[in-house]
Amino acid sequence: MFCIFALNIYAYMNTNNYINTCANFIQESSCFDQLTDEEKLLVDKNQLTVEYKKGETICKQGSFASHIMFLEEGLVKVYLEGKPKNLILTITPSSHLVGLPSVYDGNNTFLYSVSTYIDSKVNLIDVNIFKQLLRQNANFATKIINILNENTAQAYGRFFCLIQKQLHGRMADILLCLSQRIFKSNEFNLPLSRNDIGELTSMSTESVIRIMKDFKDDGLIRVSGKNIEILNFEKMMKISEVG
Amino acid sequence: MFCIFALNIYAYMNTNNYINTCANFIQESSCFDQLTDEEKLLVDKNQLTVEYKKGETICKQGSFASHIMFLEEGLVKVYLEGKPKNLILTITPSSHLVGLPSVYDGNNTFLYSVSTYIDSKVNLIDVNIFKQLLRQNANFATKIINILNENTAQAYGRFFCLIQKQLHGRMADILLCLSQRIFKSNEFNLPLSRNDIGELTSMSTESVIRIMKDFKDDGLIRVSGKNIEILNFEKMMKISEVG
DNA sequence: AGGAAAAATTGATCTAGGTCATAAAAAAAT
DNA sequence: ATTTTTTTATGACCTAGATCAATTTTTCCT
Repeated sequence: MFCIFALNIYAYMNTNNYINTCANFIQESSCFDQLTDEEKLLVDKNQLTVEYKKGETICKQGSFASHIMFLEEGLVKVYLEGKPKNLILTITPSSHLVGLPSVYDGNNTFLYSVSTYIDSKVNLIDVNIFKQLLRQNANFATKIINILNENTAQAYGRFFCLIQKQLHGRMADILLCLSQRIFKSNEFNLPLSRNDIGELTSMSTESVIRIMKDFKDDGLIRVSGKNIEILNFEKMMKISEVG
Repeated sequence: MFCIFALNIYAYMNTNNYINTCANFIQESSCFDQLTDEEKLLVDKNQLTVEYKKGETICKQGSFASHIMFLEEGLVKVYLEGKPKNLILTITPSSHLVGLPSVYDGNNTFLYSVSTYIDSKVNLIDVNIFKQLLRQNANFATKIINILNENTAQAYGRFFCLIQKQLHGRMADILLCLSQRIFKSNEFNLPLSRNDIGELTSMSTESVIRIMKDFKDDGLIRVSGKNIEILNFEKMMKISEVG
């Protein structure tokens, strides 16, 4: 079962299934391998590490984007602020870059807000240093383009899921994604409330509860409090695909 | 009215309004200005121009991505293929690049399909040449990153619109976008059927018709066949904002 | 021009899923 | 330990928008 994902990360795009769409796969720290020793030193000298507690806001949509963020430890949500409710773009575990789309001329503000689900540690890298590296090191820039494109692919899948699937499909998708991409285990302790899951799946809290109950009754998952175990991956994937 | 958009392209992101989200603003042809004469020649030598008739498919999701496409003339839709129905990611007028997110290592297939609304002319640029340019010319790569990030910003706005707004808001958004970003006039001859508009706004054809009737009755637009004129921008923007 | 096919329109249902109210359980605060 | 607050759970209801069916208009074809 797991090898499907290991062998072909992009299978979900090619087969038009759009499953597993809440988070990214690729480890993004690798982009720094492209830097020369001198450049690495430059980054080191101009970065600072900040620790955030659970629930804190790391960056605020529309505010001045002075830094690119690298999530060293933790789990965060990346979201657009909306009047009645926010729209979560992606959730990001450790070893990922956050704030890349803010790096462009003519706009130096954050496109989205980011806040933590759990205590997190973030490296802040000066955006001007980052831009300088992009201009002087084409291999680094190419790697960043790869990351941006991977993010885009993931976002497209997620939006397909949110726009076209109905509740059960969306819930199955998120549970699979949490299991396979975030916690990398079929049993995990979810640091999110039902309300948070509702925000993530773009449904009401009541619907989250009802659908989790359905899944529980059908023997798809075992739930005790915050602890969730996926019992039947095959069926869960089927539900995610059918919508 | 128009100066709002002229002065601050990104205003819609900063004010959390997410209007005007169906297409991009920036002219993307400018990225080629970053190339040296030698590099320009390389591109010229390795490109070919193809003309497509209305309704034809320019590229197919999942197929091998051998080329980056530059839309010289025409109007196309960029979409994810879906079982019951497709999801349109963006519509693209002339002077824009298409297929950029397919440029990344480990994946050489198109993330999406593209087909024409009207007769279109496309320059096909070899993807390997394109990747070579990215690796050897950091300024070019930086420009491409800008374009990718602008595309991302637009996509986020569009998805917010599709996921959170209801029918009237979505329709207002699309009409504003067509008027301001595609046709650049408050009156335009729309080469799309009601069914196409439905696909674009993620609603049924019947709903498109009903809402256009509402807008007509309220004096917001004038419609005769394919010809649409927006009579009241202020109110239309209000509807788009409120959802 | 005349007939066929496609597109636009309108009205009548039907339903997925949101909202509201209320209760039970769990967590936090005193 | 007991009160207060937050979270989870369940049922009743209600609405936005899809689907279906039937009609008119437009477009296309020979």
